[in-house]
Amino acid sequence: METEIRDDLAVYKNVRDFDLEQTFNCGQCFRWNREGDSFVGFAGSWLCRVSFEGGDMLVEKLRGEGDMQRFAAYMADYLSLNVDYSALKERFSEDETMKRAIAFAPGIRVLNQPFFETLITFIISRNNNIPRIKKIVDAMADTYGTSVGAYHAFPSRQQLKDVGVEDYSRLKMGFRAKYVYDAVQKVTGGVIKREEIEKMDLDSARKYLMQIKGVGPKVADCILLFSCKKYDSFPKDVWINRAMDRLFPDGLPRCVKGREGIAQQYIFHYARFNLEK
DNA sequence: TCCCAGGCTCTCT
DNA sequence: AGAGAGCATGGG
Repeated sequence: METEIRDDLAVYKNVRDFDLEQTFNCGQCFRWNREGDSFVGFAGSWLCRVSFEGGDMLVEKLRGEGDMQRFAAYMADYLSLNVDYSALKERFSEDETMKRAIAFAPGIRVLNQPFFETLITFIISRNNNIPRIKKIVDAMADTYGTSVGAYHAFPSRQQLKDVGVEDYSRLKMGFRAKYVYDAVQKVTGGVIKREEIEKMDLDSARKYLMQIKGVGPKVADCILLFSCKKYDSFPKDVWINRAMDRLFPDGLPRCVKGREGIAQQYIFHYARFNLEK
């Protein structure tokens, strides 16, 4: 992929199969917000603005340390620009139902988000709805995260190290407070290490994450898909269960094998807006 | 007032 | 092993 650096701007030439709205508002991330034609949010500790100019994707570094080469490489990975979605979509479209789901939102990409942030936000997602997840995650950032201009970064593990269960409860996260607390303790205590997950296959990684209280198969699968590049992970929430019952009664088609998680995002989004409860 | 949300834990069979 | 209640909170 051709990339150009202009001051604080990384320009990725001719990016296809990427829609900002569909990608940032499909329920995989909770802290990107639309501002005019662009989206502003954090990718790790970098605050940035993402937009399109013709076919080129523009990613402006608003705040954050590090040279632009490193920034451009990090963002390409975060935005999953190195994955060939044209090829994937063509393969998935061998199945008619998949084809329909893809046509509904052809610009979804699965982001590669930071592990710690994904772990905590998807613990909060449990038996919860997306608007309220956003509210709680924002409250965590506002309360404990580093202030960057008008924004707050998601708190680091160090910033949460000494935060208590009662403190989390004050942010209205309800019964999830004790689970967030346990996750922070296990990460800061070295019981859970991201590097370990890279060596594991899906099943081992899922069991590994399920050591954390409040993390079951669905939350573990989300973490593995959205922050560990385990693209064969297939998180099953209520919407996916509906979709499987009504759209894929015989199970997932073979053409998504190995990339079930990416297919899952198309299916999840399609189900949410097209299936009745 | 009841039902539901990117589910999981605990208890009872 | 499998089914079912309960769970914090807020929106519809």
